[in-house]
Amino acid sequence: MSPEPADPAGSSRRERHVLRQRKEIMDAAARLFAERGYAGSTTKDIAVAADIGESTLYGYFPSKREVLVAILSEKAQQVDSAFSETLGLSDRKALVGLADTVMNTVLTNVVYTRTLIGEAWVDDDILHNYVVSRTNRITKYLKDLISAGVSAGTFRPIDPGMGARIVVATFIGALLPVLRGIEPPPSPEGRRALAETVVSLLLDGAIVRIRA
Amino acid sequence: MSPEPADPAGSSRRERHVLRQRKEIMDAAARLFAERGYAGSTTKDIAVAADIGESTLYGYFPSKREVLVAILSEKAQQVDSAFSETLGLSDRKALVGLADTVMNTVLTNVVYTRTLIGEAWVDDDILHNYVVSRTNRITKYLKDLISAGVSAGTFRPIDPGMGARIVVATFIGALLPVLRGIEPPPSPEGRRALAETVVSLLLDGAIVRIRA
Amino acid sequence: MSPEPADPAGSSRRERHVLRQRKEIMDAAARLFAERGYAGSTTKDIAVAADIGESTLYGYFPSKREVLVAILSEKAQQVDSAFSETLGLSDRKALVGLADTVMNTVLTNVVYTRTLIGEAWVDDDILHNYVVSRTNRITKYLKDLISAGVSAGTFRPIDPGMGARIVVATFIGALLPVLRGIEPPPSPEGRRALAETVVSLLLDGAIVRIRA
Amino acid sequence: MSPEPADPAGSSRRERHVLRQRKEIMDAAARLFAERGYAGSTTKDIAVAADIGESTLYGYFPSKREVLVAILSEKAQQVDSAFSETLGLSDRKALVGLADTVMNTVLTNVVYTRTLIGEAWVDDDILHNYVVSRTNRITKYLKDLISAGVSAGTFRPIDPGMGARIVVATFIGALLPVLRGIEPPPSPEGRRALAETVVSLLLDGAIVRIRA
DNA sequence: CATGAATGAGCGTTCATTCAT
DNA sequence: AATGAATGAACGCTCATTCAT
Repeated sequence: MSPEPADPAGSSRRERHVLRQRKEIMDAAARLFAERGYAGSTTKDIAVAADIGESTLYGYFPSKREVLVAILSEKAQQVDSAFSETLGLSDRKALVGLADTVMNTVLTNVVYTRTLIGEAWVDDDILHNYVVSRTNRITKYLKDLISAGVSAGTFRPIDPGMGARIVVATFIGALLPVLRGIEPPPSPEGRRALAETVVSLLLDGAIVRIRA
Repeated sequence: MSPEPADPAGSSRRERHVLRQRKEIMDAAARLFAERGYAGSTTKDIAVAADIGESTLYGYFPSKREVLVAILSEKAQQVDSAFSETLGLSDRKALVGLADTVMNTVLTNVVYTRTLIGEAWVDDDILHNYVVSRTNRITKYLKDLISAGVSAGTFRPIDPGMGARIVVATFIGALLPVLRGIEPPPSPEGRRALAETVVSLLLDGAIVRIRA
Repeated sequence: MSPEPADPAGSSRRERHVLRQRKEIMDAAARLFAERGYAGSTTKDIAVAADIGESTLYGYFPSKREVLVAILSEKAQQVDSAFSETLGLSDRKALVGLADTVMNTVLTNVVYTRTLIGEAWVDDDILHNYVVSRTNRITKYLKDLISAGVSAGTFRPIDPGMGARIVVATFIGALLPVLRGIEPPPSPEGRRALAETVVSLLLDGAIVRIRA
Repeated sequence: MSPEPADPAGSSRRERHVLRQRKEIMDAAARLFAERGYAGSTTKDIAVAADIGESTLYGYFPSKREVLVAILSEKAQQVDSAFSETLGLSDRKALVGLADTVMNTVLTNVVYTRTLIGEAWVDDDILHNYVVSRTNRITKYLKDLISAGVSAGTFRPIDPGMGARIVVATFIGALLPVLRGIEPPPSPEGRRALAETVVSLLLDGAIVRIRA
């Protein structure tokens, strides 16, 4: 009865269709969630935005909440793989590179990230599973980096924990207005410049202090 | 007709009761809005939290939304008056003082501020009326301060606009985890230390560079 | 304890005050009921219109409905006494007089009558107690009048029941637009003219036929 | 996409179902509105009367008020088309025919008409859009008819405006008790008899006068 | 698989009435 | 007697979800 039961890779035409449809729903939903928040978006809104019937949605997701979870999970995977490339390095260039990666990831997924932050602001599970666990990793990485720099005498002897948190804070604070749509997303060059500036302000200040 | 027409402060027992009740409702609502967001809190929730009947709420506010607006407006007034004390000054001490004021104001009103940010994330009116208008004022003040410092040769010649935004960003980023309850509110000393560190990190770097 | 226990006529200052207040409430309520209907008027509306506190109303009437009943009852009494003067007569002049009385009563109490009809349209008790019982009396009186006229040979031999109902119908239909505010209330002369015309149109037609 | 795109009458099974359901809701609502008035009927009442869930109603009408409007509009169309047949003619037979048509239309739609009058009594929009505009048309037609009759010498020289209004008034007054349920609807013969009688009473009186 | 129809649970809000002073 | 405050019961309406086709 099944049309292509012999398909080995598990990707019959039907399955491809399902995947495409899921993606379409998630995109539509993410756009709405970003603008009006999860609670402010109805399943009808999502269905209309995805150009499907309202009940069709339930053929792809068991509930409205699962659409949100799917959105966030997919995003988390992308973020994780984007970071694992950079998180290995450990010199000053790495810092700038990390900054650029973070901004790049966030800015090419404004809609998803905005949704994430909006819901994490209100939902503890989402906060911890998708935000805290990731920022913690980055903070820890920065802490180690600064620690090593201080030991090596290239950085001023500041508290590595506080230093790391300040760096993270600065980036979060800088990205927020863009995510919220108050400021336009910076051009690639602007992005690089911001990364350089922040890292420079922080580290050069420290380094110079030591030199003096 | 009124039993105490000569009351000078306009606060008969009844009026005091009304004011107290309004405050109680606003506090209860702010707590809920902070935790679950405005859309995620029902008027029934608010009534239960304020220990009144659901319909009683409407004797004090004409709608659920007006409760939110009342909360935000009251907060805005406090913030404005807190700032107007500091925004006049213009030396390095002023920067540290401003930083401390901001953190103090935010941290003694965690619930209100968390509500504000949560709703501004999703509502354009609130964003612009309560957030952008205020941060703009601070950013402008910082920009002028840096500008003057650069002209006077006390600051490294950085772009004042970007410098100001970075300072603001750093503070916002640093306060966010506290507001969201991920990190505990810093002690008064910790607060002062953070303020000093950030300002120092930023300005000392600049100053030293010039000296060298 | 009672201030004037010896008042013989049952009209102490207090009682006079109560009566005046009741009247004021009834007037205010009647105005609202006429415009928006009973269901469309709230006790708050009535209180505001009568310039009293909302709960004060319950010192004068046991419920909102009783206000309506009081309005209709007072009106009914007036109507009854107005009619009993005319209903005794029995010639052609009586017909014109009755018509004039009806119109006069209705038009000097537009607000009350409009309320009455509006509620009678929807409430069986009111319909029968206040409308049907009265129109039946008039119809019966007209029927007898016509009957007598036919026997005496002064009226064409029409069915007295149908004749009476047609007369009543004509007046009701003519008054409706005035009550509803579509047409302005006729001047006293206009009223007399209408009464004459209707009676003439009806009776003269009949009489002439017979004469011919 | 549609299973029967070639359907000429635009009435797939589904569409027919929707139409039937709408009609059922309108009938149920009209019955309630007629008995208790619009304000006195709840959406729950309507749903129960139509044997559907309360929220189902909103799949067919966007609001309770739209149910009322739909009822009145459908009725208005029927009335208009019923009248346009008769309003062309212009002799005495036309008068009787018009009277019969009016009564027929009203009496086969008692529930709808009762609703209409009840709401028009309290709502200015409805009054003017559905009642005044129609009665004006009829009054104007009658006025012209009488005017012509007077010019031709077949009618007594009465004021055509007042004559027309009296005819309309008589019919309205005669139908009201039937609509309100005080009197039973007349049989077809009774209807014809009433029409003849009224017209005769009016016109014969006039004609005879002239003859005399 | 896709969908229009259906709905229970719940939402923000109103209101006639009662209570405390 | 007069009233502001309080409230349960209901109202019109929405929404995530299920059902029948």
